[in-house]
Amino acid sequence: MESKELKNFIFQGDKVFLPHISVDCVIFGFHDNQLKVLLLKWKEGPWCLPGGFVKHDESVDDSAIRVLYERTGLKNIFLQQFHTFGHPMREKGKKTSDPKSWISKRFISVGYYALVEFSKVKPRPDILSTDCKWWDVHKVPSLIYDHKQIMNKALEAIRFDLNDHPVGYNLLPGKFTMPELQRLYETILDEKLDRRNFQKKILVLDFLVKLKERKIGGAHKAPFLYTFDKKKYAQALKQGVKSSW
Amino acid sequence: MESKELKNFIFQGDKVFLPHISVDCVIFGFHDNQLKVLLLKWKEGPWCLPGGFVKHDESVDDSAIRVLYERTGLKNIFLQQFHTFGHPMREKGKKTSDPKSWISKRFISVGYYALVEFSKVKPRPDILSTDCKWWDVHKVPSLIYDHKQIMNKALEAIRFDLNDHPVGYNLLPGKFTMPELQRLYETILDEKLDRRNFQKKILVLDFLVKLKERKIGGAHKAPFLYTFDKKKYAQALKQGVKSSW
DNA sequence: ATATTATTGTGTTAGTTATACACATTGAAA
DNA sequence: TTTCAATGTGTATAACTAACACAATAATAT
Repeated sequence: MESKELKNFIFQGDKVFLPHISVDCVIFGFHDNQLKVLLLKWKEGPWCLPGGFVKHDESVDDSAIRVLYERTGLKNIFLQQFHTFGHPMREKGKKTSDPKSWISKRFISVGYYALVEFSKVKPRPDILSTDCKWWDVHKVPSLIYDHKQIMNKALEAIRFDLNDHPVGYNLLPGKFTMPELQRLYETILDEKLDRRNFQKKILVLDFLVKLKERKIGGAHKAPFLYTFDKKKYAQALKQGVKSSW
Repeated sequence: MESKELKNFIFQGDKVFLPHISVDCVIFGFHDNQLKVLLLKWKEGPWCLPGGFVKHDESVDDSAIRVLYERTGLKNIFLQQFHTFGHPMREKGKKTSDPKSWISKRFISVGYYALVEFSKVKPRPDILSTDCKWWDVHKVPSLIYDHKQIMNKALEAIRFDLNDHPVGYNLLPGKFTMPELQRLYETILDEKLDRRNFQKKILVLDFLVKLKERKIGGAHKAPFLYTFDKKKYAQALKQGVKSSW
């Protein structure tokens, strides 16, 4: 069906893309109090991270932005480069129809993570895949190559970044409750936090705005709604919020 | 003189090295209470960071290790990958003798920093350079391409890492005094610290061993000597020393 | 209607850590 | 022997963290 486009990609891709360099995106979402990660199903093969290649005149960051857009339809999302994976055997077991094709060669991959709002994503498979869907971070299937390691390194990175940087702007809806934000932190950290201390800690970081409204409709006492102060959030993201020395 | 080797490198390098991918090492040393960085002088051109290319069957990490070894003679040094620089114009102004050579093409560079003991280094220029020497971090000359940005990003990374990770094992001699360690921290952070609070803070991290000996010969009261507890140091390096959530 | 239950809002207290200092000690130089 | 500059050690206060208590409230069960 798409064999012409696919063949063109395999045999002519090196005219468009740099050889030996790829990007992989670990795209996190948050749903049902679970951290989700977006995966693609290789044709007749295992699952993998959404990835792509770098056009000859494109920055690596822009390639990652493009991959994120093509799989989710989302733009202007905070994408964080966290590590570059460059072991020659990282793609062990790689099989391609044509071993002479540029795509069958060794690739060094630059890893990015993104945090996106689950409900806004329309997962779209790419040319090499048949399926694209969310997986619970604790239940991801076995992944191709070193993609499980890449995902784990992304998780490590985001947990680490959480110590100094705010999180949530792209993950939560515009208005959210303190318990919802706490669930997000707990899910990322995979750890239960004290409700009262969490609120104090997050409020002194000074990027939240408490609204007069409450979230109605749920069971139990109606919690207040909050939003991010966009300016202060961006500043905290850029500068970090604390240092030790 | 070495023109045969050089020509071979320029015209045959793509047989040995991957195209479009390089590594750059920001090698820090500590001397005269100043943070130093090792730079190379391009032939009839500006200064630059020590860098290199990735062999077809070599890991990117190993390329960085090789570069560090070739410029300093040092092995088994902690090398930290901190960022990958992938903007298509990062090498603006690039000039090469042959524009068709693999080396004149666009390169994406993986950045590493290392912290080494100044006195153990015998700086060695590479095939493309005439000089290799230490520069005071505050007095580096103008550098080629985006190398100044790479250096600054390395400084940023090391300052950040300092919040959770120990520093000094490769930078200081085997035995050192508390004031010497403090100077190192102050130099990296570019900030003066309180002597008494520094000592308390660094000691609770629990990777230092206080010796019975004192450093004699200097003016003023003889300070005690310390060493790193190698095991605890390595553990702190790996796991980090504190987290916020 | 009223009681029940789970969840939220808002504290308080004790323990720990960080910050800002003070003072005695010591080795070399004046 | 005095002076000076640096080191060794300690202390008081403020700031922060961790653990915990109790009242308020919205849906549900009775």
